[in-house]
Amino acid sequence: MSRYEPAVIEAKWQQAWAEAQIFAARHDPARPKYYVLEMFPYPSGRIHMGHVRNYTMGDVVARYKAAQGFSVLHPMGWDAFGMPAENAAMATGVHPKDYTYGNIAEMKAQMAPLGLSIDWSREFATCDPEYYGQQQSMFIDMLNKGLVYRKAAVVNWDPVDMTVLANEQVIDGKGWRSNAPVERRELTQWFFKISDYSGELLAALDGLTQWPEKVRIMQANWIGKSRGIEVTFPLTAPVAGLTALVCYSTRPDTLRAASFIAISPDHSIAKELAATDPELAAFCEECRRIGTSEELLEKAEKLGRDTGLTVSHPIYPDRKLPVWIGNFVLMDYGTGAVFGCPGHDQRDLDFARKYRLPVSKAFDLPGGTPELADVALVPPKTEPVVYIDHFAGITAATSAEGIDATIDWMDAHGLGKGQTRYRLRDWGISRQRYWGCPIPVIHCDTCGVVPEKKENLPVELPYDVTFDIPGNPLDRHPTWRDCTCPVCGAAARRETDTMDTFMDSSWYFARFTAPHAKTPTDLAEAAYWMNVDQYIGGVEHAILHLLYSRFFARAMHATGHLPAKAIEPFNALFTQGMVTHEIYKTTDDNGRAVFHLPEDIRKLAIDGNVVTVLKSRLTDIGIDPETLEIPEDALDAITLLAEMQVEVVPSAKMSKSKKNVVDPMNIIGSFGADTARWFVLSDSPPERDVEWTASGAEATNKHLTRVWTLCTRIGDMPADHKGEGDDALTRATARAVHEVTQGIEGFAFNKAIAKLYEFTNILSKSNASTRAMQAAMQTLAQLMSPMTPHIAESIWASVGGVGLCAQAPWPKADPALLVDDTIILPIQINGKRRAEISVPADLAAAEVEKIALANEDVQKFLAGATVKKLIVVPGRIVNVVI
RNA sequence: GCCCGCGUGGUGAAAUGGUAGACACAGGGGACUUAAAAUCCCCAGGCCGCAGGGCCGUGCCGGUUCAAGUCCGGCCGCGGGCACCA
Repeated sequence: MSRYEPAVIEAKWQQAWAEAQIFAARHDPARPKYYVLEMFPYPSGRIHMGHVRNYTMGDVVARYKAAQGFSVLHPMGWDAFGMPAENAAMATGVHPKDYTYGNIAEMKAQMAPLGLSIDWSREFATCDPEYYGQQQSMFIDMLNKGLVYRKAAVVNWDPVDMTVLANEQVIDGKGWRSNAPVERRELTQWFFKISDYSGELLAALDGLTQWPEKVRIMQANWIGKSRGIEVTFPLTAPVAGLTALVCYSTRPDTLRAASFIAISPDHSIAKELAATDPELAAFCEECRRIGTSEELLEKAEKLGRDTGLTVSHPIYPDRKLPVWIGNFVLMDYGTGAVFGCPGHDQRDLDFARKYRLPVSKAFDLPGGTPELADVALVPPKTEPVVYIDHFAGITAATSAEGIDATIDWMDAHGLGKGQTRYRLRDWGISRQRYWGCPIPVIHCDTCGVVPEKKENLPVELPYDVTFDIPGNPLDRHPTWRDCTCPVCGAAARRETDTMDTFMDSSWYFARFTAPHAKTPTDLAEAAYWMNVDQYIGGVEHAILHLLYSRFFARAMHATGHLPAKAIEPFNALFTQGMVTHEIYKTTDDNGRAVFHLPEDIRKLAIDGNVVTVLKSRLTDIGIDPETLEIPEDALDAITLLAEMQVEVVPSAKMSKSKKNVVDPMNIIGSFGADTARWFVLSDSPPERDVEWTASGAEATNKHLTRVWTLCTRIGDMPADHKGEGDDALTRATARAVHEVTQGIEGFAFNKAIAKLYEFTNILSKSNASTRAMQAAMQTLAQLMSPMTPHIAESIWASVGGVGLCAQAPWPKADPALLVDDTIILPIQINGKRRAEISVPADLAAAEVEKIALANEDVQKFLAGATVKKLIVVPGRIVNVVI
């Protein structure tokens, strides 16, 4: 061994692994399998630190499990459809296909030097016709199975660009390119019946014990199970063909205090009234401009208009309630009408105060009767309340009990049917875009909407399309749209909508088990490899991607594409934190934020303060940003610097638009892949965000160099060196094996690495025999190999390891070496640490008590006081209470 | 607005309810060197004290407990998701 030269050894060992083909997943029924998967990337063209972190974590697991003797599947692919390719096409004229495959080639080339143990023979991109053709085939199966249907749904419509906009493309209610106010437009679209599975998807969360609790809670809330009842309010006079308004409510126990009805601006009554009332029509139109996202609707100021209509209260028919149109009522949820109860709902109270609607209460708190002002009375449902003149005779109960009792009573008295509902809505998959999987259906004037014949799959995207004008190029393609009806053979039109890219990512994990099968999956392969044993990805996917995948696995099972055991496809989930970085922000003349690249920024110290400015501004006032040489005549300019401050926002999510993306290739180039891998694992616990810092990589590199030097030194030791401390080193080695193993098992890579630092420090200070030192070094190489596989191989080879370190069985710690004979017990007096004693590890508690009380320091603090209580926690602590 | 999470030294962090700050970065001191870099050794939560040592300390307020960073309640701040970003 000579110097530590990562570039040399990394290339060498990567080649050795490739030649031995040790990462090819083998279907070996004799061995247990382990499927580790990282969420596959969108091919943006550049890998970023988040990718490095994600794939390194997966690689640690994959290499560790392989060393444990599992047959490991660790694949990689590309989530390749989506808007960015079309945006690039519009911006630069490059074709989405060329753009995407070009990016894939670039990213793959950037991933190669990381030395990941990936089985590249299974690689695919979702935009490969071979992949999306199988997706189309499954779509048809699911359509035939009744899992897919069409219905009208609203989209954001840009009236200038004449195109549908994603929520992301709507900025302050305006189209991102046209800047025109966005409209809401109804289109007939395809939907998956995910809501049919609401109950099952919710119930099955309990079985996902290896998922983070928070993800299960988020999914449960998203599915949103509620028990409620539909309450019918008869209209005083019929309108729009309706004689009553039906409102779904989860709080019928507050029905007594209902004071108004609010209906959606899209409700049929609202539409009917708007037809003859221009002012009301304008209001409804205004409501629709808010947008389609739940966030915007919830945040918008609550506005309403009195329709002049009234309904009578179902329990107290003499009471007439006004019917309002409210911008907060969604047509998609429930019935598009709700009853307002200002006494016990904050939003309703705000609304009632604003429009001077009556406010009353249905219950009080047991202790008293607070006057309602601007805060609604909404106690936790588990706490007791005292009902006021409850129509079902309920007096005091928790509101949870009150709700149930009210529903039961109303059910029994024919006032409605108690029901369980879910918030989860069906999954709309139609996208009016080119770069996605074509929906394989045909519109025929006589036969209606019919699926394409399977033998005609894949329905391939045409290459000859243009992006010079906005909108879906498939719509205006001269010939692609034209086809013949697969049923009657008459001239017909292809569906020009493509599928939501969430479809592509909802089954790729299954495809990896047989990536080139002529059917969507190969059941024998799926039966062996599924489920994914460890799935790793960003927490931003906690709800949508993971929920859709759970649903899709069930839909695939229902259509015979997955075995029953795979309906929950991810056994264990780990959600990693993001890699963040500072952002540099200034504001333009219009008040909009402008972001700057790190290389355009200069930080300089002036009078002890760090000033962050744009290099270009320095140049403007005559200061060279590189040398910081200040010409005489520019001295006054320094005083201007404070006003030029760039706003520095720490820990911001890395994104292209914020210009704070760090390129991992630079670190790999200067320090090597092992340094990059070690750093992203060492600096923060995996589930937490980690802020990228340049100094971290340097420090890591120093450490690896130290390990290398240490290994060289041990290699140079005379073979017969006796030394001393072999026993201590053996114990330290066993402890390192134990703790590093625990760290990896527990997804605490940062802790595993801390233990490796500790062990390395012990090893470098040890003066044990050559034999013991070499054995310890060999174990160190193995323990490091999941994180830093290249340097581990070199060390392994130099201290006599047989074969490849990557194929060596994981070391085991002798439990006998892990326990110490004597331990140090701290002694607390009234909870404060005052002394410590050294005792045999297995000493009986009674003996520990004696020694503790006899201790000189303890006696000093006791000062003759009586001991009220003495707590001995074996092996941990003694607490004396006086 | 709603749902979820996070908050510990100058920094990243560690701590089955049981010695808060392991491990590392930045920093300080020293060795080596003509010098610097590199390397090695030592110090290091804050305050008081020459020292032995003492007091305070895990975003804030309160509670449970012999014992709370950890559990409970209420706040504050930051981050993620909100169904067409992936």
